[in-house]
Amino acid sequence: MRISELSQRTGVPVPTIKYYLREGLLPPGTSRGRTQADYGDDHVRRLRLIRTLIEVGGLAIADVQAVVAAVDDETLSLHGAFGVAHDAITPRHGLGDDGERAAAHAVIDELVDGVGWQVRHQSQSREMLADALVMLSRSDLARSADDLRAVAEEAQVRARADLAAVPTDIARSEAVEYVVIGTLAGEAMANALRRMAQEHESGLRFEPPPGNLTAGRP
Amino acid sequence: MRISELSQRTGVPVPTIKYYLREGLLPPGTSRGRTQADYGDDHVRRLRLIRTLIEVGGLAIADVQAVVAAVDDETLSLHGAFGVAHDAITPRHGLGDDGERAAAHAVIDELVDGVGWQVRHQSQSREMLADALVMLSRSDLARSADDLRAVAEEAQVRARADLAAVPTDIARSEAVEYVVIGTLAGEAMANALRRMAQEHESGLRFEPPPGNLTAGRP
DNA sequence: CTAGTTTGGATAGTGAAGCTATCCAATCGA
DNA sequence: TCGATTGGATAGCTTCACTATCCAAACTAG
Repeated sequence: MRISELSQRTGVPVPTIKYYLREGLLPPGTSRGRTQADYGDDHVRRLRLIRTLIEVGGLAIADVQAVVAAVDDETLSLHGAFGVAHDAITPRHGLGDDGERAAAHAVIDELVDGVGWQVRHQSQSREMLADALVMLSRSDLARSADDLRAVAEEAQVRARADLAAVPTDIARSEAVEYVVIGTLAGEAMANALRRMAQEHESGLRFEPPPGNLTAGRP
Repeated sequence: MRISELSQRTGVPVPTIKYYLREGLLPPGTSRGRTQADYGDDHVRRLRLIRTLIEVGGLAIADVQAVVAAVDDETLSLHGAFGVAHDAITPRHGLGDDGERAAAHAVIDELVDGVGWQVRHQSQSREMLADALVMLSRSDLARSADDLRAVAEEAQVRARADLAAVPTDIARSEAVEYVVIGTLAGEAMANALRRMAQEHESGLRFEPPPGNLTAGRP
């Protein structure tokens, strides 16, 4: 298909598609003469990935580049590609001073050791967790080691299930997309449910219903 | 204290503090003559909240405004303020067409009904969840109702614990800050742990160790 | 009491990010 | 054949979150 059809099918404006081509997010179509190129379903798929990463994941163009590079790099193992992609979609803040971060990393090392995980020392998710711990301790909301461990074990159960859901009979690049989208959407889902649960619990705790028994009528 | 000291204590540049004052994120100090105003610990605290929301929560200035408005509005009940604040810190995407969203909302209604939650119909977290469900179904990653419910029940346990941790002997405004920061940091923590668990599990599943035990070598 | 600095407040300017718009010659389709 | 469309290149736009510059008032060091 040509660029206008690609645009119609994905809802992404033609100039934006051109922009993504320039930035290397989208591979060029197969050229048919100097004013014509042919795009396929791969491009539709890739465009969906890009829009998802940008709109839902809130990623910057540069980070999207890193993800698609990992998706496309056939020399990476599946595990290696997951790692690169995961690092790319992880927000980096670098909160706190050296002391605060060192303390956070000590807690993290102990936790990772305790649950027996194999997580690269330079994994960005360690930094992400460090950011969260710094923020919590600054606001006197520090979690206990037991608490942390409980959340970690919960996370492991879910992670195992998520990875088990990745089909084994698909192309490597598709599997990487699968994991990236699954991670972002899975987190959004879990976070949304948590907020909804908080709203419910906050109502119970701080705003007893005007009626009588358990819950009133709106 | 004067603005320069406020700047030093928080690490936020003076022009930026002035900008926040202009935007109404930070209340003006008590004026002492025309070229002098006095700032207090409240301002230090507020500034920390603002920076956290912006840097870690990734909120836009307008959304920070909504949060501080909820924090400051003494006419709101605690539950009401949580709701406003929660809505403000929730990303809005509006993914998918009417059909997709209606389907997602049907699933959500059934879920909320099933677990017996009281969640405002116009709560932004419903929209957030709808976004996640649309994204998942588009990528053939749709979760079963049982799955959703399991995650929801997990979320409820955590939400209850989070709210129980809110001290009851502090000012209302502090409690709102508590919940906002706790929500953002708690999510970041849970998400980071999940990514770490995924990295570990992915290693086990797709990249067996070069050693000897379970599986073969890559 | 002065001279220089600092302050609050107002206004204008900056830089990055993510698109959008315009041009152009080649070529496609009617 | 001839207007419309295309790929490709270049330039412009908009928003956002800050920064920088001014200015007169007032504080402070000597």
